[in-house]
Amino acid sequence: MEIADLERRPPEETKVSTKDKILDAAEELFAERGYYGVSIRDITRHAGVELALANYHFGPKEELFRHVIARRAEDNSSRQMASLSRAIAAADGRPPSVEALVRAFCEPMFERTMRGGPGWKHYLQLLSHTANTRQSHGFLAPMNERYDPVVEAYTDAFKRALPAASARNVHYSVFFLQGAIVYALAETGAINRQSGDLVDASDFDAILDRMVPYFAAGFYALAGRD
Amino acid sequence: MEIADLERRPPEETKVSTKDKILDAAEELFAERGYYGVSIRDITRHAGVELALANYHFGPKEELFRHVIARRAEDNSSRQMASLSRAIAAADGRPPSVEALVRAFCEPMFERTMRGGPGWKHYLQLLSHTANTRQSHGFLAPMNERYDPVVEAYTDAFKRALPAASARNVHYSVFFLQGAIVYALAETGAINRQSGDLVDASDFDAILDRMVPYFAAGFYALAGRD
DNA sequence: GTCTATAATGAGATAGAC
DNA sequence: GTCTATCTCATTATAGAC
Repeated sequence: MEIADLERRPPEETKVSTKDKILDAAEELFAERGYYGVSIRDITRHAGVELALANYHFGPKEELFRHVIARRAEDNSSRQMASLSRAIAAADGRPPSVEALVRAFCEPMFERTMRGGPGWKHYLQLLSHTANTRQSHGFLAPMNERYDPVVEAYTDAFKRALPAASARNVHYSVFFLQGAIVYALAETGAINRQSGDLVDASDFDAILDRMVPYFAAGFYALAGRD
Repeated sequence: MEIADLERRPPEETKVSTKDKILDAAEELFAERGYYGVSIRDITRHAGVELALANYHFGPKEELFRHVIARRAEDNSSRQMASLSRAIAAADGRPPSVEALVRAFCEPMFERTMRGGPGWKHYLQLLSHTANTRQSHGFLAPMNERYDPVVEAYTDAFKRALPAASARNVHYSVFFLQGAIVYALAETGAINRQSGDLVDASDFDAILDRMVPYFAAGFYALAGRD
């Protein structure tokens, strides 16, 4: 996105606004070291702006964090909902297959983290971090709850795809799938080490191609027990 | 554990050592808020000891963190290795089934987090947190790498159980399984909310009963593609 | 091994000039 | 909207008495 802008616009418009510079830096550093591991000084230094500007534009640190989350949250969750709608439309009256639903669930985030630019990668790593964190910090709660409607909509679709399965087992199935997604988005690189680089944590196309048959089989196996 | 000790032992032996009081408090708070979210003051206050004692017993903060990890790491990883050995012994010459291996992999940690007392629960939440974090913080690296041999041993066993599968797909399969384990150990409670309490994040017996058929089916599905 | 006291640094936030 | 300077407080770490 940035490169396209540089080539397309006159010089005086190529400048990223101070607010976005701060948000970009905060997003990257929060994703790396977590909320408490980053100071406002770290953020403004990394953004190349003065210390006082963070507070001027965003207020206290927790508000800055909320702005980082909010900037991409709507886009992210609405893409996941749109992906579900497309899967339903493509199935033409009948419920989409479990395979199609697993793919629809993962694809928007994997697409963003691979090809959305560095900002999206940082954002999704931050999302992974908060999804794997308990809500002792009150200011994280709204961010996690924002995705509950998405999960609920997908869970309902999975229930329709597996009418013989118990609701409980569908919830377990979605739970396991969420765990794998959160872990993949973190991109810790442990899997590169462990597999002797047979698996690349940053190749989400390859990951998705395996996740679809793998998790679909899991859903069917649990459904078969009901 | 503490209550049993109080009832069983003479008064002069009931006291937990200062070192362990500090380690217990650090373990709990690090698990809740992460390394940077906790000050040494928080830890010593929670432990009921003087501030200076943390530095006296453990040196700087990073060293204290390392001691927290080291205290249970050997026990944890050796239990996972012992669990694998038992599965191999029980299979009596042939490779253990995929189901047996999934169970053997998860059971020691799930057992500890459910019935090992609060210290173990905190420790495994902390482990989940670090497993889902990139190695920008150098002092986490040794802790994650400690589990690589365990993962490698299980991966080898999975390869023997699925001789027709490619090594690559077995690594992907283990990767997805690890993600679900890490997410489950975090016990964020999101799944309770999402499922309307049909699923309880703290009931690891119920989780394991679903994980075994679910992930075994995933392994078989990927192996079937080779 | 424990406690009091303090040094040195970095943190979040903001007032006021431009 | 930006920058300089500063206030106030919390942090890690340690020196020295007991």
